[in-house]
Amino acid sequence: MPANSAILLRENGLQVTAQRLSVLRALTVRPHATADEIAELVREDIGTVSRQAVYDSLGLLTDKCLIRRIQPAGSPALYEDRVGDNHHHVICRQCGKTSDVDCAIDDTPCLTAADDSGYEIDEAEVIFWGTCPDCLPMSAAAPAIKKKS
Amino acid sequence: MPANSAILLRENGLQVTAQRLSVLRALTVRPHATADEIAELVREDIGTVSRQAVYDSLGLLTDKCLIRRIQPAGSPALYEDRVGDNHHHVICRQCGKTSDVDCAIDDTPCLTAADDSGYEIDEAEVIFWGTCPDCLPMSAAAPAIKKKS
DNA sequence: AGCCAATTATTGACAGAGTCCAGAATTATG
DNA sequence: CATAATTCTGGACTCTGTCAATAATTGGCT
Repeated sequence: MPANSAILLRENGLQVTAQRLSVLRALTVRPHATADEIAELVREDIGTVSRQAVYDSLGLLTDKCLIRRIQPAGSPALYEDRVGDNHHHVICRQCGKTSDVDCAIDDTPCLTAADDSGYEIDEAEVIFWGTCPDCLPMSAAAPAIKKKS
Repeated sequence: MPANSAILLRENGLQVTAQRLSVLRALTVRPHATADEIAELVREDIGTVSRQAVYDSLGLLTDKCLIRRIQPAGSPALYEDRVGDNHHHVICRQCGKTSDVDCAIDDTPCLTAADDSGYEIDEAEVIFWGTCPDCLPMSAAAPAIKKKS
């Protein structure tokens, strides 16, 4: 639904540009994409974009909460479509594959820290690290790159 | 206890060097420090270190689980002393101050994802984002730098 | 103590991700 | 259509972190 995206942009006070629409489209096609991957997808889609345009769009869309940015350790930032629900991520240490996980405990559990030290908490970010189904067989055979050992 | 650190290093098969001891000392003095801050502290302590030596030491110590590395979104990696217990962190969006939080739910709750998608999970990393007590008054008055708005 | 082999530290170059800036092009609006 | 504002382009630049070759230390042994 391309028209939909256009409306979404306008509703948030953003101008509608080919680049932004394409960025949005790219995120639908491939969730958990890096800025670079998005740039490539956009290029395939509309011919050419500057890196800056991609970063600008991603930044703007993130600010407006139309997309979400996650920044796992040791990897560039990833962007995803799915916003509004407080879901988390599992990342494979072997291949880097990232998947969504719903929150372990009921609804908005994750906003509860035992002792918040007086902070006013507005978000809980949870990243699970492990081995994905595809890599499990391999990691059984060889310890793999668990760390750069 | 400087002697203690030396023993700790040797027990883990590492040579004892002035740089490593000083890095360990720096982490005791200032938990949640960046590699750069640690380098500075070490320099004040023993005169001079190369950036590389600091990264090497931190990497090695992290591998041996003598220290822990946390990599919050939008900030360089932080290192801390406190290992062995599964505790998490709160970070202030305004000033970046980082504090420890004990796990919200009992003991090892955080390793349970509702649906693990077949992953074998070995670690859960939890970061709470919010506003620290010091910044709360300010953020009430002015929205502050919540994002680069 | 003094020496040797192995481990560490230093130095300098380099890579990836992201940001900043100024001018050119595009967009929404009257 | 014309205007003002916003957005895009392209290039330079910063910040973390890593690599590789050479020099210095450490720890065990005599």
